[in-house]
Amino acid sequence: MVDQWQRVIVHADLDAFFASAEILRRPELRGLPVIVGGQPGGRGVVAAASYEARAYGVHSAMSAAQAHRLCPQAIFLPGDGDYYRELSQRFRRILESYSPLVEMVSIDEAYLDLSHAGRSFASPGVAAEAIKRYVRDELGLVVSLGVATSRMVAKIASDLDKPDGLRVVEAGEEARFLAPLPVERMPGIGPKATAKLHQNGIETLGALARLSPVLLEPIFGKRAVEVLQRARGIDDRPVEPEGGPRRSVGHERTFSHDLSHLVEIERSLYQLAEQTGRDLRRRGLRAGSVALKLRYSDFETVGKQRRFARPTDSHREIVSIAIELAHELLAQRRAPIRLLGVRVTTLSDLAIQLPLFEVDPLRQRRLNLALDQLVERHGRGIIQPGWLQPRETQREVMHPFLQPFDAGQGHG
DNA sequence: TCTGGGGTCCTAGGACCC
DNA sequence: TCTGGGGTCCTAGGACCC
Repeated sequence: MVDQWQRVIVHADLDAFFASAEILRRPELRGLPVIVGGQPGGRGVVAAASYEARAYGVHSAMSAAQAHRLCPQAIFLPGDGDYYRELSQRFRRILESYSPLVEMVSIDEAYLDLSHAGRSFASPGVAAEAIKRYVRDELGLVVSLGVATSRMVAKIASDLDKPDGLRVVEAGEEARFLAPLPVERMPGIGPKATAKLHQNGIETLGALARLSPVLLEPIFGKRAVEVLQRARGIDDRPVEPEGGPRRSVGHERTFSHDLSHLVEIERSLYQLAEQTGRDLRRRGLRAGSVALKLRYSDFETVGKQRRFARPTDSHREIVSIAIELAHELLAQRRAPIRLLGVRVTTLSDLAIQLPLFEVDPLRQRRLNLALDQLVERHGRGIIQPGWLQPRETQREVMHPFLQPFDAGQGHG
């Protein structure tokens, strides 16, 4: 590679990924406005829209209802996470054939450090062309690429020529490249920070780069210095294939109709906790605390969290605290509920903290794991505790083998 | 016509301890 | 009777990302 490139970082971003993935397996959709995500009649949002749909003003995060109004002839598809994850893994393997330093930052986005792939290519741009071609030939998907000496500049660059973009920012040109761009182009500067910057007459990254950190402190707090450095094109963060350790796992659900009855609320919390517990067990983690999220029909959103007496991966323990928390929040405000969420945090590895005194913990874990397999085979509906079932079905569900086991019960 | 679901990180206040 | 400061943990809420 050219000498002045101390590092060669590529940001690779699959264009309209979910929509393109659907078109890939249903070629008859090609050329049509395709929208993946919520259905027009429901409460969902657009997760991805083909460029044909975007021509009508449809974009991701827009409500499906609004998308339908803008483009009534669009094909609305629900999305297929397993299929997208499989494509994403193939995408990663393609990138890994260029460098072992590949960091997936989301299902459709990755950083690639080509600093040491130097001799294979005449220039970073030539390497990027090769990657683009390989992704198209191998995967049938179009990727946009940004190439620069840092993650942030590469990321901004990959976005500029979408779709099918390729933008190389030459070493030494970083500040000049960034200067004319609007501040909100920078990752980490969202709507709130943008508004505050605009109030102060700061519109571009160039204007931002000239400020002193003291002036930025009220807006960015202790991130001020970092934001300033980034606006000047300075960003030393490495590409880390492993990423960091997971901090939380959880699930949430917006209901098609608001919930008003406690039994419905508790049944939903059970399902969310059950999914969450299964995720913990699958990853070999235990959680130190659980957070409940509750959104009322008017969109007011409140939360409450509590620590477990000791770390757990049992959905029974998760749901029992979650229900407690829900009762406490509902005591403060009782109104119809549009969303419930359960998330566990303070995660630790199972291996390092099985308590010595626990009565036959392995037997209890085996049971929960067996239940997880049942759910995988037959669907989530098969297992619910008796107290959440309608009365007439209680007997069969109470069968001892199907009764979800609480690793903490019976010896507390 | 409203506003998903998966996350991460930061801030601020109170409890508690030294 | 009045008056400390620092450190850490916990909790609630919010900004931001894809």
